[in-house]
Amino acid sequence: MWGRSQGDAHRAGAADYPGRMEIQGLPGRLLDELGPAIASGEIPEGAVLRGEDLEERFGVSRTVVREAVRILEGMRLVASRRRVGITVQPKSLWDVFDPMVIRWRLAGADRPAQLRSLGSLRVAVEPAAAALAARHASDDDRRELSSLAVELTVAAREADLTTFLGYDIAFHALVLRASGNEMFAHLGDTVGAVLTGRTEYHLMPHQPEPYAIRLHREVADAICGGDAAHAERAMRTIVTGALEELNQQLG
Amino acid sequence: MWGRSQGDAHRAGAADYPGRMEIQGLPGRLLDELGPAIASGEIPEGAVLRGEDLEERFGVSRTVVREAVRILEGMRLVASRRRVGITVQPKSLWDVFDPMVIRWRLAGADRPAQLRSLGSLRVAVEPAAAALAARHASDDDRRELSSLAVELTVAAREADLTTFLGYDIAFHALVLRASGNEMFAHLGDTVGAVLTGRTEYHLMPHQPEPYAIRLHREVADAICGGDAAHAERAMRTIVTGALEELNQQLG
DNA sequence: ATCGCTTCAAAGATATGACGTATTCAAGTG
DNA sequence: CACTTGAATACGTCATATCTTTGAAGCGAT
Repeated sequence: MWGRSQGDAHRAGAADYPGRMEIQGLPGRLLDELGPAIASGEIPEGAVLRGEDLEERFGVSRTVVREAVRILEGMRLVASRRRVGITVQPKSLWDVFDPMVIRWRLAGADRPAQLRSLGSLRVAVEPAAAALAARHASDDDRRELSSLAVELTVAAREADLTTFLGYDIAFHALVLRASGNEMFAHLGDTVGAVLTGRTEYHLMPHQPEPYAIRLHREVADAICGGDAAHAERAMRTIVTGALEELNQQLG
Repeated sequence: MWGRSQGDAHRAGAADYPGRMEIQGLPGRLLDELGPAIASGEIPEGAVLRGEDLEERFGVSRTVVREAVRILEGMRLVASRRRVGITVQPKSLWDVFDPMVIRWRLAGADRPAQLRSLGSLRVAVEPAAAALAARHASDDDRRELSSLAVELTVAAREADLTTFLGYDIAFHALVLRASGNEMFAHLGDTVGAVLTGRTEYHLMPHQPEPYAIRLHREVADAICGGDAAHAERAMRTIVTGALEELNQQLG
C-alpha cells in the first residue's frame, strides 16, 4: 500500500549518522548560509528576500532555492508569500526547539540568550529525567551510567578536559534517554551542544570541580539504587549550579 | 545587503495566524496526507516511498513532491537517498518537539504515548515556568493572569466546558510566556493541544474539579505576589494531578 | 480629497522535459 | 569464491514555460 517495506532498512542507517545529520546536497549548502544568518539576527526579522536574488547570489537554480526555503519555512524562520517575497518571521514564531535552529543560534550572536534559555530548560527537565530514570532505567543503562560516572571521575582527576567533556555529554544524554520519555531523550544532543558550547565559552580555564564530580556519582548511584528523590535532588544541584555559573559568566 | 528591510512587515502577519499556521499550497496538502500517515505509524519506519509514485498517487508534479519531502526531511521523519528512495526514518530520529509532528501524533494511533510524554514534560516545565513568571512577569501579564483565573472560575462554576477549556489553555500559555524563557513560551501551543486532546479524550464527562480550579487561582495569586516557591508548588500540584488522571484514564 | 473599483504587473507556485550522478545489484571474470 | 565492472534506477539539479495570487498604481465618481 505505502511502498515496499524494508523492515531492516534503518539498521545500517542508524550507524551512518554518528550524531548529527545535515540536510544534504545544494539545498543543504544554502541552508548552512541562510540559517545561521537568520538565526543570528544578521538578517533581521521582517527582512524580505527574493528567490531570484538568492539564485544569483549562490549560483544555484530555482529548484534548490525553493527547497531550501521550504525547509526554513518548516522551521518557521521564514514565510514565503506571492508578490511579496520570502520574509523573515519574528523570532517569537521560530521553532526554537528545532535542533538546527538551536545549533545556529549557539554558533552566532544569540549564543548568550540561547545558553540562558537552555540552562533553564535543563534545570526543569534533567532532574525530572533523573527521577524517571531511577524508576524505569534498564539494567544495561544503570550499568553504563555507573561506568560513565567512574570514567568521568578519572578524566576529571587527570584534568583531561576533552575526554571529560565527552563523558559528561554521554552521562547527561544517557540519563535523559534512560528516563524512558522520548521527548526528554531527544534533548540529549541539545544538552551536549550546551556543554560543548559552555566549555568553549570560558575557554576551559578551570578543571572540573570535585564537588560537581561527586554529584554525578551521586546521581548514578541513586539511579542504580532506584532512589528517585535522591537522583532528582542531586541532578537539580548539578544543573542549577551550572546555570548559576553561566549567569555569572555572562554577567 | 540582505534585501529590503521592512521593519513592520510582521505586524500584520502576526495577526494573520490565529494560532497555528500550516504550510500552504500543494506541498501542504501532501504534507497533511503523508505526515499523519507516517507519524501514526500507518507507514511504518523503514518503508520506502518513491517520488514518482507519490506524484501519481496525489496527482501533483515533481516540484511539489520534492518540496513536501524536503519538509519531512527537515523534521527527520524521512530521508531521501539516491537509487533507494524516500525511507521513513526510525522514530528515535524524529524531531519530536516539532509542533506539526506533535499534532500529527496526537491525532493518530500514537496519541496515548504522545500524551504521556507531554504529561511528563509538563510536570517538568510548567512548575519551573511558574516560578520564573513570579519573578519576571510584567505587570500586564500579572493582571491578565489574575483576570484569566477569575474567568476560569466562573466558567467552571457554570459547567461551561468549552469556554473553560479556552481559558485553561490561555492560562497555561500565559504562565509559560510570562516566564520570560522563549523555549518555555513555545510550549504554550503544545500544552494547548494536550488540554484539548485530553478534554476530547474522556469525552468531557466531569465538570472541572473545584480543587483544581482553586489551585489555578493560587498560581495566579502567587505569581502576582511574586511568591515563586508557592507558584511553583501549586503549579506542580496541578500538572502532577493531570498526569495521574491521565495515567488512570489510559490504564 | 477620499473612497472604491479596475487594471496591471511582480513574484512566487506549479508543471514539465532534460540531463547529471550516485548507488545498488548482478553479471562477468580471474 | 572474491573481485571487478557495467548497466539500470531513482533521486538531484537545471532550465523554461505557464498559471495564480496579490500589492499597488491608475482612475473615475461621490
